[in-house]
Amino acid sequence: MPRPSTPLLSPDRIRSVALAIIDRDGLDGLSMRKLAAELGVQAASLYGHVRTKDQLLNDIAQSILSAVDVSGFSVDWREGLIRCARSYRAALSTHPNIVPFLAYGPAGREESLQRLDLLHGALVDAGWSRREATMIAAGLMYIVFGSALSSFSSGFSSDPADYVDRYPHLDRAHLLPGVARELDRDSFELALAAFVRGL
Amino acid sequence: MPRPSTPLLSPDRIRSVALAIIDRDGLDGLSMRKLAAELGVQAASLYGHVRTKDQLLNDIAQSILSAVDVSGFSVDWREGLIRCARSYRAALSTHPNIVPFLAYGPAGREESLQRLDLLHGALVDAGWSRREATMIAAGLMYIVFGSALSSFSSGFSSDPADYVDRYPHLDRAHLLPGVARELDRDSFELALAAFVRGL
DNA sequence: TGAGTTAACCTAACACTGTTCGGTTAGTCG
DNA sequence: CGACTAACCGAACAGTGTTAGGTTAACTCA
Repeated sequence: MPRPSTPLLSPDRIRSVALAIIDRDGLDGLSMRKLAAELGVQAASLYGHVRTKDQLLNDIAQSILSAVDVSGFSVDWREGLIRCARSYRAALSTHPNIVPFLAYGPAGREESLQRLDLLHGALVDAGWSRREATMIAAGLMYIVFGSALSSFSSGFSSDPADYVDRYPHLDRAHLLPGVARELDRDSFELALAAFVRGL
Repeated sequence: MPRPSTPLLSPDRIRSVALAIIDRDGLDGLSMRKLAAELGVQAASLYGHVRTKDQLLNDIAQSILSAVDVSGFSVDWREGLIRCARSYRAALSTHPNIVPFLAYGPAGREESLQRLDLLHGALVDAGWSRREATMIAAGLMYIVFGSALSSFSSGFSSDPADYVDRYPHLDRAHLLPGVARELDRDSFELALAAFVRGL
């Protein structure tokens, strides 16, 4: 059918359904044809609203990262770093399946850079040199992205019994989904606290 | 041509050529047909030596991670952590293009787990509780993998002039390849030092 | 009101991808 | 010498992202 009375597609709708598919089926579970199908449309029609799949993923990533809050440096820079990192982690852990895409970088996404720039500026204002500020901001990103991708929750989904005999030191309990989630959060908090304290 | 006098293929040769392609053309630059071509062979022939592409990538990842050294805890645990992290980073930064694949994790790769297990055991021996040891090991991995994937070198490869006006705080010099490499290393070292000191 | 343009969809196709099936033959073992 | 296996190849399948060209509804403007 040609041109419907009310448009079926819009960039926003495409992005939101695409993100839903990613959340549900993983990053590899998203194909343009499947996306089109769930939108009640043929695959080719998407390209009137989206330049390319990669661009679509980038847009989705940006919209996720735009939820990150870097205000909080009014108090002091340590607290600001911690808030910023928590906000980042919250954004990423809401949509963990998109993290592998972020790994393809460029970290040169607009939103990321804007936030990095603000972070950097706040650190400089707090008395760090430009170079130090850059490295501290980078270190914070290490913890954020590292925790997003090497998480216990998404890591070992198979049967705990497989591990317990081969790796005597590792605790089987880590592998239960509930415990893993909590452990992820606590590990992140510990790493963050240690990092900020150690500066 | 059928069965040649001396076999053209072996798992080792396949892995090494595949890794060379990944290093040269990126993770997406590796296809079974291209790999076969560079081995002087048809794509189907690979499947006599390799179960699947994913398995091949896993094997490559393992062989890279098996270069990681977790001995060094004889001295003290802080030094051990630092050495371990450096060794990890060295392994990953030699083949940065495979990092996106690792992001798809399961982190449940054999080699990773073995090393994590040893790390964990050493921390427990040093007096940390099992839970603390797990979280510390996780934190170390955050920094290692975070630095591997959100690096300045691989991040912004485009023209520095694009950035300098839009992001006033960021220093243009960060974007020059040479400086970026050095900055990556220093950022990693700073994050690592701060983390270990803060424990 | 009616003509022309544009916007939004479609079908069909292209060049890829990973993977499998069935062949063909060189080497090896009894 | 015969049977068998190991190692390759050609062709195909289902799936991928993406593009070209067509069809028609909705909008614009005289």
